[in-house]
Amino acid sequence: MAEDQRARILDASAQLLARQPNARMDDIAKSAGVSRATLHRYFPGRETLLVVLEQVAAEKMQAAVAMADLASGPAPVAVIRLIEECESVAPYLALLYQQGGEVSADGSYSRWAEIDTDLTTFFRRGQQQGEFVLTLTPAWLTDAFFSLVTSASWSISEGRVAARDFVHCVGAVLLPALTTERSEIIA
Amino acid sequence: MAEDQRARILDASAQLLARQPNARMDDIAKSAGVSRATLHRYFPGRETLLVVLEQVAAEKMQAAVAMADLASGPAPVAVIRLIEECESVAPYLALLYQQGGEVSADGSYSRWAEIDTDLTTFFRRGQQQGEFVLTLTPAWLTDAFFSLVTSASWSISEGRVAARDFVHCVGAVLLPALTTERSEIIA
Amino acid sequence: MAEDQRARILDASAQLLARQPNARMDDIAKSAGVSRATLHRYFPGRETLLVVLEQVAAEKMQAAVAMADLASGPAPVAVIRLIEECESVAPYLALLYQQGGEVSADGSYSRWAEIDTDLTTFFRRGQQQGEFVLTLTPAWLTDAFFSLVTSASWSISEGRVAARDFVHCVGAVLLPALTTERSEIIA
Amino acid sequence: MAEDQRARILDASAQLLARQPNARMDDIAKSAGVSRATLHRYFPGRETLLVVLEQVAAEKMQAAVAMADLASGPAPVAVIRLIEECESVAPYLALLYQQGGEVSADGSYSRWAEIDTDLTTFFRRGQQQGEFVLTLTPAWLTDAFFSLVTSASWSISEGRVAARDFVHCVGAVLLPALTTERSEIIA
DNA sequence: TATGAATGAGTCTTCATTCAT
DNA sequence: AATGAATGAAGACTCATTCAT
Repeated sequence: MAEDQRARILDASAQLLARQPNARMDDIAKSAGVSRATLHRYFPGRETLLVVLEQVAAEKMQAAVAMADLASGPAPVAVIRLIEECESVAPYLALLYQQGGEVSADGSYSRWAEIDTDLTTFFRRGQQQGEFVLTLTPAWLTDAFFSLVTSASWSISEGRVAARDFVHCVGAVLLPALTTERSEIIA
Repeated sequence: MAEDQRARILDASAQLLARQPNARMDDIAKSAGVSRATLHRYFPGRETLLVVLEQVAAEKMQAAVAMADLASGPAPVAVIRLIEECESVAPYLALLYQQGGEVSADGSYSRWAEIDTDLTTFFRRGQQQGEFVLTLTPAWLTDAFFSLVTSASWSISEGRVAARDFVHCVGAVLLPALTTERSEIIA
Repeated sequence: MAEDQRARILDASAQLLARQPNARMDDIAKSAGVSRATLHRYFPGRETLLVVLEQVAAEKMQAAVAMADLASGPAPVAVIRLIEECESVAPYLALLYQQGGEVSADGSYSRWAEIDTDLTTFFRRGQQQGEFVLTLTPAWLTDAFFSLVTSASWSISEGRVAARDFVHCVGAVLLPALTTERSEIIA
Repeated sequence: MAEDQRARILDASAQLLARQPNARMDDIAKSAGVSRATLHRYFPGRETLLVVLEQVAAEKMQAAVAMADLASGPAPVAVIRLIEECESVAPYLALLYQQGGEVSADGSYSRWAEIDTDLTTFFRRGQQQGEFVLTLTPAWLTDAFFSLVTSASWSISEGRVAARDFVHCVGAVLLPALTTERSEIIA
């Protein structure tokens, strides 16, 4: 089906571009198992492909945030839900990191701002409810979260980490950081 | 002086390329305050520039690891030393992440392997001495470390985090992760 | 057909480069009736084009020498055969003269050495059999031969000599020189 | 003396450019034993240098033709005089051949046309006086003359011919060609 | 739909030239 | 006068894109 084809191309593109930001259209087409012509029919122009990838990434991330239901229940548990939901989005996030934020569809900026706000708000809630430490800013926690998610995705694709350990790896780093005062450790 | 100029170009290049992996030679030159031709005089060809940047990154990182003296003293304290030493290297590491590992000078592979081994060995030591948790592999800890360091560097350059908080931000995430069982938290 | 195109480009390149050693890729492409990019598709890089041209020249010249069957029959008649065979090679030889011998494919040096040897040997045979004068060295006769052939080709392309007179022009200069003592003239 | 310096640069430039048409200004300066700055002071711009070289070549060639006094005495003897006079001009002629006639000072075209006319006229005179064969056009004889002169110069600089044999080599090829019917030979 | 040919546009690279020491 | 630094201008090269098969 055409939709499948489209999705397949998007996934393959994300995978490849996350690794090789400068990959040529030829290589992208090959990695998706289609011809250049087909690639061009689905996404007329490299620009278009990148924009669509970013939009898809934003949509997937928004969906993940929504699914995680960050406003409900204990914040530490919500973090785990968020990580779980982000697993399938991770390759797309990695791609964006690689592209250096140069791509930007029209409505995308606001979407990412919204996502950023959602996460920031969530971390702030955790702090206000006394579940998260106060020593780190919500902004940095958000950045660190994205960083660990994309890094885990990268480590998995490099074979340095088992695919099934994604949630564990991110969670086992992030949760202690969120809930444990560093002073407790040093002391 | 010529050496100064060279160093200035390298720094500017690292800064810019970390943000825009596809930055044109024009922009790189401009960011360093010289003309394209001058940039080419110092580093003949984009390839050369990237290779040199990678070599410099490897050298700086090796030096940082050496300075941190990872084999001595309590592992948690050594981690802090390592983070401190890495602060100035971070922009170069960020650059490498962006380039997707496509660059590689001749002797560099072994250098990075050595660095990787040093860090992996260090995290393993911490685990064996009971100072670090056993729930995460040394390989992932190494990746997570690099991830947080580069991310913090990026957040600072984006103005999302104060420059003086570099060590604190990375440490306050990494140390709890290294020393606290996640089960303790969930429970 | 692709092969035709390739040959057409080679011929046009030889023609043009023989006249304008520094011709730009633009002009070469234009003279072949294709775009720069297409020219680059067939011959990636100016270097490659020149190397291929030299190889083709060497092959053509070797074939011409072989066809002339220099070892058989009266030497003066063989010279005429050689000139006839060289007519189509002449533009390529002219090109090489212009490039100043800077181009050199890997196996080409030996090929040219072989051609040089063949001609030198031929002229020596003529001398030993008493058909050619002894007052000029085989080496110079070889050089003079190449010189006249390329010059005739040039004169024709400049419209100073009729194309059909190629063999006559070269032969009528070379044959008397080979067979007549200068002393006979002066005297 | 300044004039000496200038002449030395011109000679070295002619020598080098005859061999390497694309030689860089750096190399030209080095071959003349002066610095780039000095080269630029004497000849502001590559264009200028080439134009001057062409002018000098034309002047020298005109002088050679004048010295040979082509209108006087037996034509065959005049040819020898011409060759003798051309020996020192040969490197400059070789240079022009290499540059593909792209250079052209303002007054130069007429100068070369004049030279060409002088030689053509001379060969025609020889033919009309029955001293030269009628089977070759004056235009081709002129071209062949230049060809042999430059070729001999090249062979000498390559070490394939002894420097002292210049006149002999050119004369022993050209004179028989001018005075002997090819039909006499074949027959 | 896939493939090969062709090209325009944009980037990279080089070199002649000037300036300062 | 010579050398090293710097640059504008010009050319080489690559790649995304289109077309024809």
